Amino acid sequence: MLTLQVIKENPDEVINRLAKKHFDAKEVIEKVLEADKNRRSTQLELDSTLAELNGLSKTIGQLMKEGKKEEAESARARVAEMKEGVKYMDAQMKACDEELQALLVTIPNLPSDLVPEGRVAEDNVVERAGGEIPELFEGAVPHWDLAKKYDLIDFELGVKITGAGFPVYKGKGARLQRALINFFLDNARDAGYLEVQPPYVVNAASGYGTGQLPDKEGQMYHSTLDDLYLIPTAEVPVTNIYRDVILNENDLPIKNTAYSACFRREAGSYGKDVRGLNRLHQFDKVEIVQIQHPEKSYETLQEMVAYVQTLVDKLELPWRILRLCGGDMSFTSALTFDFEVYSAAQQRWLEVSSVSNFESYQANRLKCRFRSEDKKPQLCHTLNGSALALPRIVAALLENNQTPNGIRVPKALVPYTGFEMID
RNA sequence: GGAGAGAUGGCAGAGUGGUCGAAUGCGGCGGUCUUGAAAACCGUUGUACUGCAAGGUACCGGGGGUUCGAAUCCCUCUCUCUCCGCCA
Repeated sequence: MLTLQVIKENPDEVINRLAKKHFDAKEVIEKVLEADKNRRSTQLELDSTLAELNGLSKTIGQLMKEGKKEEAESARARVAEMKEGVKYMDAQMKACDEELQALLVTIPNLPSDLVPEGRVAEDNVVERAGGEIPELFEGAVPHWDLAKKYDLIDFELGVKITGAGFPVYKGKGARLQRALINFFLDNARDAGYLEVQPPYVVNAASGYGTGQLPDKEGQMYHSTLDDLYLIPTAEVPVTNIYRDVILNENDLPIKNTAYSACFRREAGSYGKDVRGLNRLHQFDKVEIVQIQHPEKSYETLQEMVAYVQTLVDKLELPWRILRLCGGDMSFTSALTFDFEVYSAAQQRWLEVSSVSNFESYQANRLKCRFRSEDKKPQLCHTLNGSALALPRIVAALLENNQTPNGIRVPKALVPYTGFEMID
């Protein structure tokens, strides 16, 4: 969430910048400023009352020691009176804090100046593109047909065991998954990321820390008995490693990578756009996360985008990078680049990665700070990206590399799969 | 699942009702000494809110209570450890 400081220092600028996200912040900002004013005046009153109370308590102790019982008794009576007020102010203070918090979490992150104007996906700007869109032979088919033909992925079996969106990978299909995961992790490690293996289930505090809670509760699977959530991305547990942490300035940047299964409820989506591997409730992804000094975070964002580009290049996939417009970017992001690969048989671009700079928006919730030279802790910037999400990569790989005699595995992946063809 | 013990500052660890934001040691930072380093010695070393400032307030796992006053007493929750059981 945004810091109070930013809102207080320049409320009009906040309102103007949020307009790019098509978010009308005028009313909520007013409420925030009002709530903050209330909180401060309440605290002022409460603190001075408590100070007096503390002083009186000390006096009473002193009087008792000196045997001045009567004076002690009258002081005691005064304290008893004051405590009523304290109780009331305490409750008021709590209410103020809660109100302020509730308001702040409804305000999205400020979009960076680099974010293009726009309302919908079509307004996103193509940053650059690479690779070659293959010409498929007559009779080429979408990946769901290929999956069946070569017995790689069984969607119906998943329905039987769990439900729609939980496919069963088999044989070379399963091995391809494992190969891609290792390929992505090895590349990330070579790029300087520390590999971590986080829990796939998190508590509410972690969900809150990265912003899934409270508003996006419905997107996560929730184990009500234990009040735990299945992670929608490894970003959640990995970023929460740094919750309530004060880092040393020279520890930055922190670079972590993690593979995890990801679970998303994604209720209410149907049709051909979600067919096959296009949208699943459970899928595999390797995530990269960086925690960086505020002055260097945009440099780092470029570095991360460049890194993801090397992955799609190595996989010989046709790709393009989109700079998301204000209307299409996420609530928490300041600047996002999406990667898409071209799925030749579906004849459409598929999103396979989203790389974002959250600036201090996440860090503020997480209380992830670093200590600068003058010893004053300040908020870090956090960034993350998929590197990469498997299902749509697999869809593109299968479709783009199909031949009448089988599906070719890209060279870079062969050491990981142990086979060159799926046939 | 059963029984017991515990949770204090970056770490270790004292503190069982007031003078405790908290001894001491280690670590960190600054300095003296040294050609340099080590050792020794001296000083310093939590976070947040609030205030122009001086300062004030809160925090000893979380929440609640007793008391004029709680790290300290009581209740409750969470977590950790030990033993037993079960188990990949």
